Formats: sequence, structure tokens, C-alpha cells
Amino acid sequence: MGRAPCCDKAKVKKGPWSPEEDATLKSYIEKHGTGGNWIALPQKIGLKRCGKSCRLRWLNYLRPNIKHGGFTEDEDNLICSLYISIGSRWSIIAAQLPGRTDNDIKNYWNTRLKKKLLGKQRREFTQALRNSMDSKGCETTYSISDCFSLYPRPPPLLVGSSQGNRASNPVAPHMLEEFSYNRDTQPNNLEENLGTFHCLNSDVSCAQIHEQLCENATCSRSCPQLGSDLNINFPEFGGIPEEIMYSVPQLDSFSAVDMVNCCTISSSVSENLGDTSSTVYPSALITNYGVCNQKMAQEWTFLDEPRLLGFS
DNA sequence: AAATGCTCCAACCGCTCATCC
DNA sequence: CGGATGAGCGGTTGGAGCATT
Repeated sequence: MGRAPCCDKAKVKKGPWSPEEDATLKSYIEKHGTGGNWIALPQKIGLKRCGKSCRLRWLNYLRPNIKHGGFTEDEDNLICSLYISIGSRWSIIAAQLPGRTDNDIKNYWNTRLKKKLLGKQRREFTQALRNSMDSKGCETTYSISDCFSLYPRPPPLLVGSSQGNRASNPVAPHMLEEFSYNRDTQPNNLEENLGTFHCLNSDVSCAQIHEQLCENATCSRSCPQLGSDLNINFPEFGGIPEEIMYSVPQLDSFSAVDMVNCCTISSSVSENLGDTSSTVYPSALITNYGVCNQKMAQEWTFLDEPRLLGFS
């Protein structure tokens, strides 16, 4: 049994507010305040509205000094940097932007800012890859190091636990939720979306990685035998989905490329990455994070001693 | 001009947290 | 201490208006 509803749904009005309703609510609150009780307020002033609805209307629209639309470049930058550092905690982000409501910022991010930034980074990435294709005379096949060379920044390497001290479930629940959300919103299946990436490192069982993918995702292709290479094909690079994120329990960490920040992000077992919707990258790179660490160790300066993670 | 698709945003819903009794 | 209640938060939805076919 759930909790009792805050109001009688059959008796309250829903939908857009009329100017009369706005005026009634506004004039009452300006004169008397909310009285600390939103639930009782609509009845007190004769509005056929739910208390929660009144509260939302006041906070997001009627309250003084509210700004709507017309976000400045500075505001854009601030929202982006806060989003990257703390995720979708809109109320905290809104607190840093006077006159903006959490709802406004949330809407603005979801409808414009995210697309704007993702589109920009995606274009740059695709162009860089095309340039690389041209120079190599290769049309569809790329190695992990090919792709990583396009993003020559070292990952922050926030690797936490060692092999001997692994948590039983190294994947934080929010990562799985994020993953399933992303998967479900993809119009096509994995195979259609992924590029051609060959697992170059024969020391690693790519089949194991693939098994994890199949376990956590809808995957149309049959799993390769243990010990064989993972080889996912797709015809053109423009097919990279906007948001792909995989968390692979065999790894001690999660890693992806943040297209907004233009860097690799990673997380240890206990760390909360927050929202990762800015991450875009073919899964082979993500799931082979450990491999990449090993391959690139001589070329990058790591913040910590690189370790090959999680494969056994 | 009509049909269809897309974008945007106000508002709703359900959940968690804080407070009160 | 624990249940009831309200406030606050973030995710999601519905629909108006605009763009495209």
C-alpha cells in the first residue's frame, strides 16, 4: 500500500494555469506568505489546485526576480561545468544562477545545451577520425590505439582497488541504471551502432568482455568463444550513438570518454561519477580500458601507476 | 493548405528526506 | 522510536507552436 495522496485528485484542476489563478496565488502569497503549508494553501484561497502544484507554480513562475530564457554564454559555461562536476543536481546548479529555477535549467540542458555541446564535440571527433581515415587509407577498420590517438590526453586514472581486493559487485547501481536508460533510448541495437574495433591485445580474453556486454545489454550477435577476439562492425562512423556507456563488472573501474570535456573519465569502485550522459565512445574502448592503460602507458604520463585491471 | 514531425517547456508524478507528534 | 505528513527534488510527460514535407 502506498502513501495517502496529498489531495483529492478528482477535485483538483490540472493543466496550465489561468491568469486568474496566477493572480489569486500571487496576491495571496505576496500579502501573507505561504504560511509554511502548501497543502492547506489552495483551499484557504479558493483555488481548485493541489498544494504541490501551487508551490511549483510560485517557485518556477510567479515568484519575483525569475528570469526566463535568454541564457548567456557565461550561464551556459557555468551550467556545463557544474553538470560535469556534480551531475544533474539541478537545485544546486540553480543556486549558482540567480533568477534561474532548477526546472528552467533542467529543461534548458535537456533541450538545448546538451545537444549543442554533444553536437560540437561529435563533429570534431568525427572530423578527426575522417582525417585519420584519409591519411591511413583505411575505410572501416580501426584499432583501439588509432582511436585513442585522436584523444591524446591521458585518463585521470582514478583506479581504486587492486585485483586482490575487488569488491563483489564493482558496478555502482547508478551506473547500471544509466546504462539501461541509454540502451533503451537507442533506436538500433548495439551491433548497428558500434564501429569496427579490433581487440589487439591477445593477452586479454575479449570474449569475456563480450559476455559481459551480452549479459548487460540486448545484443543480437552470438558471443564468440572464449579466447577469440571481439570484433564489432559497423559500416560508417556516423553511426556512433550519442550516448553509449558500458559498465563492465570484470573491470575494477569504469571508464568512458567525456565528449563535453574532451577527456577520458573513469571511476573506481566506490566513486560516484554522477551523470555520464556526456560520455560518447565506442564500447570497445571503454571495455578495454585496462588494455588501453597498458598499451598507452609508455606514451602517456599517468597520474598513478597504471595497472591492468580486472581480467582474469 | 494539410499532414506530419520536431522542439520546447510548463506541469505532473513519484520518490526521498526532514520534521512533527 | 516510529509512523504520518509535508517539502523538495529530479525524471518524465503532454501539448502548444513551429518547421518541414
